[in-house]
Amino acid sequence: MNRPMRTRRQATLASLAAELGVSRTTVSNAYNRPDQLSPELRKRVLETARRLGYPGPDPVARSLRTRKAGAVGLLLTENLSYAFRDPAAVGVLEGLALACEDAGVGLHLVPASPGREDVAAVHRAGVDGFVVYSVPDDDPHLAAVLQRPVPTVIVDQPEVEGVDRVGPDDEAATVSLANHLVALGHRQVGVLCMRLARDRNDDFVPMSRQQEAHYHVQRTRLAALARTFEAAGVAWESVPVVERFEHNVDDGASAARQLLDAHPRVTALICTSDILALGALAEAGRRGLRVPADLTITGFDGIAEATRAGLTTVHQPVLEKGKSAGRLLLGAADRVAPKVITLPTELRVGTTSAPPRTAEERWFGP
Amino acid sequence: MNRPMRTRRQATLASLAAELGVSRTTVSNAYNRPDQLSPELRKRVLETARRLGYPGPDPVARSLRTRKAGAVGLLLTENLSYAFRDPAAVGVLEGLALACEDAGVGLHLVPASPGREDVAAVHRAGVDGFVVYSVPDDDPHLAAVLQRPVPTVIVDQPEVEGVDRVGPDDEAATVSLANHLVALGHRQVGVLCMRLARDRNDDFVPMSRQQEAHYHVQRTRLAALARTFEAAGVAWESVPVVERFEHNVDDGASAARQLLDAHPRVTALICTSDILALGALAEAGRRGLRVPADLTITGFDGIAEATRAGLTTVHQPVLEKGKSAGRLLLGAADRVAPKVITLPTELRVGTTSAPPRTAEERWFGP
DNA sequence: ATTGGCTTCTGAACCGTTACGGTTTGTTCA
DNA sequence: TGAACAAACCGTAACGGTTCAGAAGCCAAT
Repeated sequence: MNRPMRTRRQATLASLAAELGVSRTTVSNAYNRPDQLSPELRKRVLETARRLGYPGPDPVARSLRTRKAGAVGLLLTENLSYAFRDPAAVGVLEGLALACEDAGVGLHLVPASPGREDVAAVHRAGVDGFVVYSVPDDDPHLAAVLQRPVPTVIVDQPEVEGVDRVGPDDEAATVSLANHLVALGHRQVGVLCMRLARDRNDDFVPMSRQQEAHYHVQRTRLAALARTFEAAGVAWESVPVVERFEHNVDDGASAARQLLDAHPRVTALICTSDILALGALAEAGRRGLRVPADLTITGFDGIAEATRAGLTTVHQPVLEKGKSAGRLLLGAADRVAPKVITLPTELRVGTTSAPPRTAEERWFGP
Repeated sequence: MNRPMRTRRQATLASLAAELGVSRTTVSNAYNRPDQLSPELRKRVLETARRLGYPGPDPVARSLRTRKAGAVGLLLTENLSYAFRDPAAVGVLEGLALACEDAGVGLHLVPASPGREDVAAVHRAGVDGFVVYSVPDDDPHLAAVLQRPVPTVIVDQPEVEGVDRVGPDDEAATVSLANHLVALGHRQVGVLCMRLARDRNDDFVPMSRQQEAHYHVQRTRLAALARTFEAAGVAWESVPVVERFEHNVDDGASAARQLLDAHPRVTALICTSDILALGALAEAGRRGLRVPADLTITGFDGIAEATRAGLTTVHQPVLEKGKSAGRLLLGAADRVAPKVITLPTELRVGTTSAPPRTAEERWFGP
């Protein structure tokens, strides 16, 4: 409440019509279909509206009647800090917002704290459709969204039977990255990954947890790494994988620290995101390890800061990802078959990957 | 449309009540006031709902009746790329989203392209209040928002009589920055600023445009700089000010280039945002100018990347700014007097500001 | 037998609009 | 002169809920 002089009782379309001595239909038409009434009358309606402080048709009532909310909902159960601090996520957000803007519809961020199981917010959101971005497959909010009788598009994860989806080919992208490392000669590698389930585990990850991960993207990437390295003669059980619940540079650094403390002989650190990789880079610097001479580090996403740091990474078009999701949803009028859009990825070899030092070099220097 | 098996005609609360042979009130209560009916009946209602595919009370109809949309609107007329690419803006967004999440309400991004004058989206948004972030004072969308009979909070700009506002004390912050430069001995300075009006002017800025800027923040900062330097004996008319419409690092660099080409003798570049300053830093590097030995550069905002770069800047708590705005709006129940929250700022002297080289040093080196 | 107090459920009003299918009025043209 | 038609306006019925003041039924206390 801030502007003074609020009229006692808000004027409505009906009261305005009464004041003017015309029907409600006519007032409605004055706003929505100017061609349905004479210009003079329309002018009179609009003037009286101004005089009475009538702010125009109520958006909610209109939505009820027209069955159109003029907005799409965005569900991301992740901690909001993830969505706003990771440039990759912000890129998706921006792309989605752009698609919405093009279509003239609003973007409604659904409040869904990761902790609270309060699904009511999903039910309360007046939207024409949902975009679900990167949530675990067992998330109750997701279930609530799928309940709603509106179209839904999932970005990245999870994969749900019969629901539209847009995301990169994580499988292929990860394989190409792994092959790059294998080709360089790396056999003793370590992995830093994002959260694998809703329960916190800032520690090493046993095989079972890797395979049962509720985050499809992480699961796929780990599986692709496993297959590729197994094929190169590496026993995946022996490969240390460290998980972090929070997704930021500092946690990436601490994960790298934990891994390197326990396995000082790894020659490459594979990170499932650039943010984690940037942390690993920082930790390497702190330890006096030269990258890539002493340690190879790779990321995933291709964010701007990673490019500036020369990180070897897999680039994916995040802006396009968001845009595609928006367009897919908004154009979903009366499609029958679910659609899946797979985005291209590109391995970008930077200055953080190189052949491992030989054992000799390790002990005596180059 | 993607999930199969959509019931012909959606079930409604009424049809569900009919099926059960109870009143609509009872069904409504089953969802909203479990204590108003026997547990057995409630269970039966919910089960039948599931069987009939009734997704629960329609959010829009509910909003109409309860006069609560459960969402706040966010208006930012800037190009979306501004809102998502500048970490300072993203911080505000995040803070606002956090405040909304705490309150359990959604955040509705209103589609308002800077170009199109289409104000309809503002009218169409079903929200309980608006946050307006950094728009010019003559923006039609802003006018449309103020028309709506809901509380509004403005962040940063513009200043509107009788409307709640939250922002830093730009005046004081800028003066402290300017005094820092004056104290160092700078008298030949140049300024890089963000857009001053809705019309594009990627060029030098005459006094008149500075004073009539429609972006209050930029106007205030320029005025504060002018006053402080005038007091130090600098004729402000002679100080070159370059404006950029787009707000990103590259444009900051090009602005620096344009200014330095025309005025090679300036000893300090004052930028009204960190993003512009980062561009200026890059341009200085390209020219072989050492910072701060050859050129002092300052920013504004205190974003993380600026801190990493050692930029001398004015830090403002952007996350807190967004949070405050959200809380102010959500708590605005029935306040009478408009409220203005001024956030603290802090001059952070980094490694990009130092005394100017003397003329002698300029020509012969240190 | 009456009273009062619960619990449980109902009827009807209301929220503010737009869609649909009219009716009225005035103009044109054969 | 009257039929045909367009323009301008209107009445009614949804849209899908929530809410409030009771009614009905039941039991304990008086």
